[in-house]
Amino acid sequence: MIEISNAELSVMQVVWQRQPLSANDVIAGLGDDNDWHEKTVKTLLNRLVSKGALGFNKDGRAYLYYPLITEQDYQLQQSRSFVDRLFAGKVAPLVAGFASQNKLKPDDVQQLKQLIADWEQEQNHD
Amino acid sequence: MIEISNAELSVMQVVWQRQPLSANDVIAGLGDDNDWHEKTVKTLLNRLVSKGALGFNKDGRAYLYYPLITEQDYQLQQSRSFVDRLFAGKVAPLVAGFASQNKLKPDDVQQLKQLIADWEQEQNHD
DNA sequence: GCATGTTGATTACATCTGTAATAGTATGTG
DNA sequence: CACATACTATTACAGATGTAATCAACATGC
Repeated sequence: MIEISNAELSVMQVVWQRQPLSANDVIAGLGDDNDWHEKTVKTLLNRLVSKGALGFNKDGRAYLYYPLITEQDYQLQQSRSFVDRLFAGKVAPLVAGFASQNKLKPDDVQQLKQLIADWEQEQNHD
Repeated sequence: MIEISNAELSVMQVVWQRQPLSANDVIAGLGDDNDWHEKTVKTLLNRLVSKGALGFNKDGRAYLYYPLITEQDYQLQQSRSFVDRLFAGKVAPLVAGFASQNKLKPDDVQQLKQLIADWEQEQNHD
């Protein structure tokens, strides 16, 4: 299981958005969210390559990086591990926390209802 | 914001369950989940005290530890930060991931339905 | 062709983490 | 009282992380 640190994740997210891209593209893509030094970003790219999270092709002098794992897979893996650790694997209590903090927005709820409907559908026809 | 590492979290979870308790109680409480050396657990307790996550009262020679932050607060804080980082603050996509992996269990769904019902109720009467 | 700048590679360094071992201190036992 | 015990406090040490600086290689403008 590839472990991606917090800082590295920010880089991955840029690469997931638009790929492949150069180190400079990544630096630009990070924008104002992070104002890391250029060298810092290069280091993170390097580490991500070492970890097997990114691959690259040479484009003359520069590299063009692309993800080796999808954002979806990463999200799933992390979600499961997070919910396992903090909520004993149950997702409902997490959502309950959001609800209690008024962090649920109408379209969140709409999507949840849809999910549940689909899930129930699924239960029936098999 | 107090940062609790993974290993430290396991200790916190024991203390949240039953408090206050001694270092030995914690060691016993960790049970088979972790088979850390006694010294390791003491180190973790120490760090948690330094971080302000645990307090203690002396009980003769030994300390009795108790949490300075509630599990609820920690869960909320971590959930928000997790969902912000990976899902741009939207909780529904996280649940969708669970659904897609068949990780939703009937009682999860039941609780979610209840949450939504409550939420809608809330929306109406204010 | 040579100085320069650009790009990746290597090295740096403090802090945090996981995982203990050792030191210091108080306490109970004979 | 002296010693073994039982705790906590301090120290250790390697790997991960955040955050860069320096090095090396190569292309480019004079």
